[in-house]
Amino acid sequence: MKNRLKVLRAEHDLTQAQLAERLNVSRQTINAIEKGKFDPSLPLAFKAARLFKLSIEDIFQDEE
Amino acid sequence: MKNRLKVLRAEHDLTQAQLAERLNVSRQTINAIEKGKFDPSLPLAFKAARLFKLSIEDIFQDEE
DNA sequence: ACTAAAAGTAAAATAAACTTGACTTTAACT
DNA sequence: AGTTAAAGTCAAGTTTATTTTACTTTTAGT
Repeated sequence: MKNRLKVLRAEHDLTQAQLAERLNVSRQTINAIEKGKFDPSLPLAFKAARLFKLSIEDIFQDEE
Repeated sequence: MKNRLKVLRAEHDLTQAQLAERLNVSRQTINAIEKGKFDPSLPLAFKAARLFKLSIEDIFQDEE
């Protein structure tokens, strides 16, 4: 699962810590997701989509 | 998190077991998701979206 | 070069998703 | 009424997401 979080953060001028705070998760969770260590839960993906006003598919891309 | 799996199954004439098989999860997982016991993982949500040719948002709805 | 903020990483613990196996209930059919 | 497929449920176990704490590395500024 790839994602555009890093770019979206840059566009919105947010640090990992700030994004984490907005999404109510830990900074390490954001880092791990950006680094591809694991996938976010569906609720977290929805929160990110809502925050950036994008669809989940715009942010996260399946790689099958 | 609500979802339209039951209706989509009906539209496609699939049992929980058949849907489970198509998505490579157990029948109990489909049942639990339909019953709202837990949310699917993001990868599973993507698989369902691909199968039904819908967006994740079309199948699963956040309730915040 | 020094500093500070940000990012990266890792281990241990908890929570949530998912499996397996087994059993009960519901719906439909004959 | 008896049978069967599908749906519902539950407990115990495994895997994956997430937290917390803590430390290291990178980046940018002075």
